[in-house]
Amino acid sequence: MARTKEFDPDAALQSALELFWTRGYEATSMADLVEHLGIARASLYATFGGKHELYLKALRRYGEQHGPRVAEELAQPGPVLPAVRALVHRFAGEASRDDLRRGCFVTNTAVELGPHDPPSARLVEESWHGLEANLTSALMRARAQGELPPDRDPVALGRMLLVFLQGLRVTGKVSPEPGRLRDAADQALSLLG
Amino acid sequence: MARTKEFDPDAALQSALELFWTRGYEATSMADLVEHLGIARASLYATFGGKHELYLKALRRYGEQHGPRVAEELAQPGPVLPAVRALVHRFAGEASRDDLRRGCFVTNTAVELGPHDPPSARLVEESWHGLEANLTSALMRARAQGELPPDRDPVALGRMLLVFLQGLRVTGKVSPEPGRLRDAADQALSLLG
DNA sequence: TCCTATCGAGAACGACCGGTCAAGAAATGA
DNA sequence: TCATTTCTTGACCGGTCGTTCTCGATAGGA
Repeated sequence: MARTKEFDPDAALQSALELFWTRGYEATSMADLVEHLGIARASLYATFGGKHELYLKALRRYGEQHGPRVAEELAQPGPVLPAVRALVHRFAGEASRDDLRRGCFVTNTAVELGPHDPPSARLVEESWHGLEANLTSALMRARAQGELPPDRDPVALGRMLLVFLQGLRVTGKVSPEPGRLRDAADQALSLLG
Repeated sequence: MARTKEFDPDAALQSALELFWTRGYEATSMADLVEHLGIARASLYATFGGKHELYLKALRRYGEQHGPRVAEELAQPGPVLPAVRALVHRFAGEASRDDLRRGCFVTNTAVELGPHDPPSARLVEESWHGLEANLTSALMRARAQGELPPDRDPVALGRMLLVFLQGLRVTGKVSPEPGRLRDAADQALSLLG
């Protein structure tokens, strides 16, 4: 056939993801990417398409890396509420320990590109729908197992947690004081009884 | 003395605010601003300084327009909790009725510029601190008036509402379905008893 | 060994970026 | 009426944007 690729496309995509995640879409130039990825400009275009396609691929990859982890954590057998609490506290902890202030790549995309870029918006909505569904089904299981009072609404609670988690990540980008985020998380979780 | 300005700097700043609010910082070019404001490029620079200064002035103005309104709503005499509920529902309603998907200008700034632009971050933090303080003092008043059970922590509740409101605005930028946001708001407010 | 496909490095593309400048127009005070 | 001052206007600056292309080098499959 021909010469084989000398660079690892997977590692390159991961590298692009980290740059977009840290700086955002508009503030990241192709020159930045070429330098950071360590591959030639032409190879970048040949492998991933243009800047916009590369961004979407990076965003999709981010979802594939972080979505399943949440699903796993919430689907563990046994008591459900501890897993939900751990998840929320993990988000709060990551938000306050995020030295680069990257926040959540999906949330960042929602804010910067969501309103004007339908493909991005679709990926964001997919990600949020998945997270909400995982939270809701976990809470339904919690109610069935008697962990959650029967008069609580798992759907509404799941939606509340989804929105709250976005807020945690956004607040952490400017104000990652652990006290503020922990207080907020504790209060939100007190809704679970 | 000399020739007077032919345009209204206040109206121009308002116009710039709306463009930055809708498109974000990086995606708004000076050419866009010149066209949208209807004034000459050089006048823009002479009156407001460069792009970054103009953005900060617009952000400061946004704070001056929206901060006091929240303070007023929460400081009205009489029962406090209805005002807090109305505020949260107003945020949820605005988020779902936001046709241009602009969200909150402060929140947008926190995500796009906060991590890399200290002056922006300072304004965002100021705005959030004010909102949190208003919420907290309202909740303290509610507790003193017997509206809120005495075992509730107004500081922590205020922080939770601050974070939650950020989440509402972010979620609305991509997914402004009224049901999701209303459910979330109702659940968050059920924390107030 | 030839052919083909990809590599790295970099030049070049037109378009646009944020920012500046010179010169004419207009309003004030004398 | 005239001088002075500040505004407006539009051309213009060097630099950077995303993208394409060329180039010789290099590594497979035939």
